Amino acid sequence: MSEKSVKRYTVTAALPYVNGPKHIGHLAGAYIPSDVYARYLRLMGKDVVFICGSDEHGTAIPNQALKEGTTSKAIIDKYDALIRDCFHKLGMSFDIYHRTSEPIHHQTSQEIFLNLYNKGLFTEETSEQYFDEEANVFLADRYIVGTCPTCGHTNAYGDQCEKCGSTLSPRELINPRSTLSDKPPILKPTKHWYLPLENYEPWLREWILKSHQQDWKPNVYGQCKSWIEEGLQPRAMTRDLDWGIKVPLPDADGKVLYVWFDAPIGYISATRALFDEVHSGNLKFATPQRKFENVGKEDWKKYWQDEDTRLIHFIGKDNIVFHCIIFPVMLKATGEFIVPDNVPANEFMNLEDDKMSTSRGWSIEMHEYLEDFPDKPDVLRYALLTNLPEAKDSEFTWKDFQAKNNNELVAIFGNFVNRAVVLTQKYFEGRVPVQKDLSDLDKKALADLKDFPVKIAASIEAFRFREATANFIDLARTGNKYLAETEPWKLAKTDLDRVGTILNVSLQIAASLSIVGEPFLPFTSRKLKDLLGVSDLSWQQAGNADVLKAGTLLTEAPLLFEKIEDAVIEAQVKKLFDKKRTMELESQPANPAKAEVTFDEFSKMDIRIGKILKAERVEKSKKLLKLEVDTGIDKRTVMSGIAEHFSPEEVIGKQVTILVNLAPRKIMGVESQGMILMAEDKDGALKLVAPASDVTAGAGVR
RNA sequence: GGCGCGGUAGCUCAGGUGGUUAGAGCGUUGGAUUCAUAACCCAAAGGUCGGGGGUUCAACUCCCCCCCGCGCUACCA
Repeated sequence: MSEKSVKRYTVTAALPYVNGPKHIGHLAGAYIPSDVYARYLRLMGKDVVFICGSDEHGTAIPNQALKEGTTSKAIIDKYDALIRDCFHKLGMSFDIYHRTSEPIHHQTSQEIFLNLYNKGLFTEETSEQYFDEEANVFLADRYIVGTCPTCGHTNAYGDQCEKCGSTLSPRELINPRSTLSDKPPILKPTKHWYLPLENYEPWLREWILKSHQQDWKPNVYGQCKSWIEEGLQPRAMTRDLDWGIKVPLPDADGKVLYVWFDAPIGYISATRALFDEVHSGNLKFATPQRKFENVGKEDWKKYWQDEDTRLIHFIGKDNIVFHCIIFPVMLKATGEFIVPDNVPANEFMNLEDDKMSTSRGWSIEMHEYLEDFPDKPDVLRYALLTNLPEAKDSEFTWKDFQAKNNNELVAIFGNFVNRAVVLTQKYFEGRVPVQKDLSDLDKKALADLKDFPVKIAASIEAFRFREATANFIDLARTGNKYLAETEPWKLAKTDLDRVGTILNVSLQIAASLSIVGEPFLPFTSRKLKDLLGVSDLSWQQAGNADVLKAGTLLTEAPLLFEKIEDAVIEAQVKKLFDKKRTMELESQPANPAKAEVTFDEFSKMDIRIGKILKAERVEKSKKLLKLEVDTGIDKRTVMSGIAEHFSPEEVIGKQVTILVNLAPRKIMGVESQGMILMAEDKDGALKLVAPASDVTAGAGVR
């Protein structure tokens, strides 16, 4: 909430990464709130652009292509089309949904990179990276697999072990091998360009910690503070990869921009493309949601460079560091761009008691929902809106989805509209009756009506979308209450004028519902406007007592919503569990065999059965136990990363298998003399490996 | 382990800068009603505000410690 005068708004929604479908958690995190915000601003008559698009670079795209046995281009085309279609069907009102694979984005990204390069803002650094000699390429983290040092999983990726979730760097992997050739990679020096984030720390402190302490959400502010206080590091802005945007420098063959460098620039290139397309009249990606008049090709600059533009990024909590630290530093460093006014990041939405995850099959993907409920985009929007993870992780359940539909959309909103319309048809042949003398109840209802748009607007502007949605449904409640109090059906025989006034007031409420409900339920709003015979109205008209003109003919009343039966909900829950089970079975093949070894090589390993004599926790370590083991030869100290699986008490006295001639190594200041062997279960659980019955300590294993 | 965000009625969640009987929706129970998709409307029951200290005339709200959930980060031969 800066004090600058706001002339226009640039609203962005996180660019979905197109390595797969996106689920309803993504909708709740960024897309639904951003759409409500953008629609609201348009209704207010504000100058706004709403920007989104597909994020199509990075190592995970080629990786997914490999998995699906196809090309990177095919992957991005497939998922871009899928996600684009889902967003459209869910009513996402982007002015443009662009793609980072488009030439104009490559151009914009390279321009910004060169801008920083020419200012001398990058540092160049050469480091040793894994290189596949056979394929003749540097290996991105994801293309290197090896044994996870944490859990022993033999197929951990170079950036992360999917089994235990540890964040890794490729150098940590044991027995690394290239996924391209299945050969061990070699280390080879390579040069990269780094953005020294630490140079911007004073500015970040001033900009975020001081000037946005009040208006940024606690979760966002806290996360930024955490990053800044931990000490910022130089961050590589380039990668060795053949999929992405070429580094626009002469000595940079085989190097591309880091996906997190180019992705947020996608917002800018999309805006640029929007004005390009509207200017030329040749709309390819642009879907302008309002009149853009007398548009110049360079008008995009106003939305990114003028100080009187308010820039808002809607994202999920996983993107905070990029949108609050790295991208703003990039923008600031150019000296030409504005930085975000606010980044209202949401937390995560859980599903039926567990984290949502596409890869684990525990998710409701957008396209899955739309296949099963093609005529109910608004019901999903509403169910998500009433339970957005605004301050903490929230929970989506199918039962709650059903309840929100049946008890609120059907019973309160739909029912109110239906009551007003049916009564009007019954007593006034479907024409809006005249408003005559107002009773106290009428005046009270109209006064309440007047307040709602103000309250709802305040909530939306403060990014409190749940509250805004609750206020909206409360307006329908007010309508029901008004009908219950005035009981027009009882007066029909005695005082038709009075009935007319009551129904006029009721229909005015319905008309306002169609206006203020538009950001939340755009499809229903359209239906309701058609039913009432009103055209598109501005937010300012909402709350007025004369939105509907007397005499207007209402159309036959279609029901706005229908009940969802228990069987439908039960089927969805079953489908969810079935999907998870299928994915589990599919994604858990036994690890492939390692490279062949000779008997001599194997014989070098001195593996024995030992007995654990002592075990204690290691101070300041979550995963380590310090063990004293009787190896039969001696008693020695072994550090073992099993503290999350065993308590010290339960391992004391146990026989274990130990590699005794492993070179000693200091861990947490203690010398570890050997390694305890573990069996790792499919779920990552560790088990001690011991003989079926006790043997003498020191017995060899061969 | 360090840092950040959370831990409020059966459920999902609100509760700026501390101040009368702690709120909403759903669910439950009772009542009223029939225009409406057995919907609506009214009312009630239901909480030692994670636990323990402290500051204060007064704390859900401020400070300290502990426990639990989530996230980032480190150790992991």
